[in-house]
Amino acid sequence: MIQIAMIEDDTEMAELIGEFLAKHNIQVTNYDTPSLGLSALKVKSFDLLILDLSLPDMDGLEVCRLVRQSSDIPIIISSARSDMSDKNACFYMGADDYMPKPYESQELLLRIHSILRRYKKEPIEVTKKEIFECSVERQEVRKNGELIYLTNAEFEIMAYFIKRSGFALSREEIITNVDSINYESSVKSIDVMIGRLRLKIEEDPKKPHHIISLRGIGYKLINE
Amino acid sequence: MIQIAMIEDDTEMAELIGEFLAKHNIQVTNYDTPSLGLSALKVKSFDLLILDLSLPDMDGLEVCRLVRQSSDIPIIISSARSDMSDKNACFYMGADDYMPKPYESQELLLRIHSILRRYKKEPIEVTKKEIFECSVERQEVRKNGELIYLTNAEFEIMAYFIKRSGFALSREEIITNVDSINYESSVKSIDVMIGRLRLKIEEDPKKPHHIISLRGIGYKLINE
DNA sequence: ACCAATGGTAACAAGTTGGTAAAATCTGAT
DNA sequence: ATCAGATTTTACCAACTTGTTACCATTGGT
Repeated sequence: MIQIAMIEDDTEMAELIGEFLAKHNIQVTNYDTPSLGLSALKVKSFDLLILDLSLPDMDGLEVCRLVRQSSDIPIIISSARSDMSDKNACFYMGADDYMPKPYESQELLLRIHSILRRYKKEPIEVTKKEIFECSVERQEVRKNGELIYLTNAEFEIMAYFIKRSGFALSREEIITNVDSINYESSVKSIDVMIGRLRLKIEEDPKKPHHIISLRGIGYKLINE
Repeated sequence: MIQIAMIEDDTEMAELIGEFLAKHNIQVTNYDTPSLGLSALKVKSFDLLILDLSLPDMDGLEVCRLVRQSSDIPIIISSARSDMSDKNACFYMGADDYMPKPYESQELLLRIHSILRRYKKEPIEVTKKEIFECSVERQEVRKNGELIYLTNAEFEIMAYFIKRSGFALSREEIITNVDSINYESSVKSIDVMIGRLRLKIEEDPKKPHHIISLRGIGYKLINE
């Protein structure tokens, strides 16, 4: 039995939809205020959320944002408005589908199944997320999606680290593989560069968790 | 770069959509007959398929069924018809979304990202609005819709920047790709042109936020 | 506890790069 | 041919990046 949460202030409408979906083996629980819905989502687990945009005491978009903060649950937004800015905002907030009112229950049913088909297939948290990503063509390194400003040599060192995440790298290896570093440089300058990198990428540069030192060996990047 | 296959017999329409999506880092390859599209899907790998229902020599639904037999690729179906029986059939065949024609390109973009986010665990990629838009036919560049007067060389540089938004561009690359710049010009003249461009497009040309310098590399345009 | 080896980093120095004013050159319209 | 505006070159400066050194802190072995 599929469990769906619904946040819709028009209880009559909610009931109609609920009855229809019940016929198709989907149980809908409606919450007629955003706060009720939000607290229910925290406690119970649902397969999907149907969210009405035009709510009384809180903006539907805000509700969507709040839900997305803590959950990856599929969200279908329905709204009486159908202009692009609304759609834009909804998808931006992480909605999975947008249905302008009025819509046919049958279409809602189809879209629910379509989304769940995709969603259920994805085992949650299978792929560990990488912390650092690097794009050479954009000349940028991102930490959890956030752009980090690096100088050229720093960028290339970081790019090399990312490429060889998890492996121990000697200072010599770093010097020979990073173009921006003069190959005649002393190995000590690597230490300095690493220090500068840490200032930019570590939460606490004094206690590095990403670029760690391997005494007598070199360094390695932890990227997970 | 997201790779999308499209099966659409209206090549003009296909081109329009392709151009729009290209601006958002999505490459579209259109096949104007189902058989072409089907064989392409067997050989190349795409992230998503956009399928038009009203095709000449084969029913779009049949195409959808054939694709689904061998692939789990996300499918967005677009159709001039919008009756429930069509939608029913499409979702039944395993389509991921259904867009009745005519639709706005922007909405297509949103739905593509929404589906890919689920399918590929794509980090919620914010499709921010572009700041700079360029029309070669009109020979104009607009910043947030507002026309900016540029000289010829400035315009072409800007056009190239916009086309390659977000990517690091070397001075050499700029010179060879911008016709208005004599290819024998010294790379230093790029700096001067960039300086003048900044005077016209930056709020504070001394602290550029749109055309940023990449020391030792070149420049890049931030267009979001 | 001591010591030697290693890593961290502040401070400095040298070299490089980008910004830009001003002059020179080019180009196209009249 | 002339002129105005656009483009390119030149030259200089300011800012930034990188590399070295020196000194301190930490580690690990004895």
